[in-house]
Amino acid sequence: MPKQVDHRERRETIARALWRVVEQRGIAHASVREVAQEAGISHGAVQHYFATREELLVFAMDFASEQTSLRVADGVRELGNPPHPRDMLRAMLTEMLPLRPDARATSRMSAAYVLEALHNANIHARARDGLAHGRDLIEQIVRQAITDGHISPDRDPATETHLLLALTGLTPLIELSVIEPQDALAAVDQHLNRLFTNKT
Amino acid sequence: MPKQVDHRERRETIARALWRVVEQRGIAHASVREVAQEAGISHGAVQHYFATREELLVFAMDFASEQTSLRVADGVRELGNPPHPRDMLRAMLTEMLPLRPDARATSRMSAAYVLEALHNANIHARARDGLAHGRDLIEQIVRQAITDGHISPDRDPATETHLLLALTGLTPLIELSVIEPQDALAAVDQHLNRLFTNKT
DNA sequence: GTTGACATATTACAGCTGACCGGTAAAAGC
DNA sequence: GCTTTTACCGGTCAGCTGTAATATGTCAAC
Repeated sequence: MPKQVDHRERRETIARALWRVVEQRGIAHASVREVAQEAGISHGAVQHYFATREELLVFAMDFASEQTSLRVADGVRELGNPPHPRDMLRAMLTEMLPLRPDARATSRMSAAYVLEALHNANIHARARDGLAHGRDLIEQIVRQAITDGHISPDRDPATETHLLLALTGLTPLIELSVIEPQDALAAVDQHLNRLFTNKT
Repeated sequence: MPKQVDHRERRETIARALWRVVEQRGIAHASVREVAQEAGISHGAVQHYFATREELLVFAMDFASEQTSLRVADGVRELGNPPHPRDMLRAMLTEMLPLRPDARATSRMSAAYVLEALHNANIHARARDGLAHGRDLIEQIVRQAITDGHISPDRDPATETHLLLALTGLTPLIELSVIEPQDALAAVDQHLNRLFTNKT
């Protein structure tokens, strides 16, 4: 038996190095060599774990989505039981906006990934599926909230879902310091306040 | 006197070539050589008009903003006189979303520019100023609409402006075909309908 | 202690990059 | 016809790229 290494853990370490490079120096600098240097290993070692650069990008993005989901789950766990849908949506949105270091890293990773998706069929399909899945999750919450009387039945679940996802459009405003984080949170809260009835 | 060429026009031609490369092949492929080839000139000629690649990027983005403003102005001109603020905002937002070829080109250019801005102080300052200026324009329209009774005085102009700008967050949904253009327009119209009082 | 399997490192390669520079062509004033 | 100015070309340079091939290191089982 050879020396054994936790393959998955190694890949995650490299993926995190990629995040840091993307966050600090931009996707253009995220070469195999620079990621290797950031991870403190040789670029040949990176090749051992990822056959191609694209494979690395895809894994790093999947991992970023996963970590974002975990952060959301953590946030939701601190809510009441059962959690109010308004608070669940707020937790999701605040973790998607670049308001804290972890969220900023994954947000920038995500932005670069979407841009890459526009010219790479494989990545396009993956990004699309991922986003569509997130959309479905939110729409389900919205529909349940309507059923439970938290949201007016006049509202169209699909349109409301799109408007909630659109709130990630605050990202460039935050990243370029056009608005402050509290302004973004105020906008999110304002939107949620109008979406939900003030009954329960 | 030497051979005379319309300098500005040449630069715009090259900038449009850059747009096409960015739209069709991505910012990563937007090298001086590839842009030159797209424009049908030598890479030396591009250097004659732009000392550095960065200078080319900056010019192309300024030009994109300018052209977007012109498209908005065209759209507003077709509205009543005076145009209803609701229709003005709708024209602005629909020209910022990638719903038509021109708008898609400038939208992708803009997305790449924002990503670049995060790691380049010069571009950051320019992108920030440009976005802040757009924000101010919209906020002015919102404030005037409140004064004129088109929007409830309960609304906070700044927050409403941020929520309007956030609607550009529909862009990834459209680009990745998660929603259809008409879904995006429905969301925009829904948001505007709730923002404006239904009086005039 | 040899073997086998895998981890890691080294090196090589062909290609593209941005920046730079010398040369040339053309046009207009003198 | 000569000079000056501008427009543009094509080559060169050092440096970086992704990927592949190869070599060395490591350790458990036999």
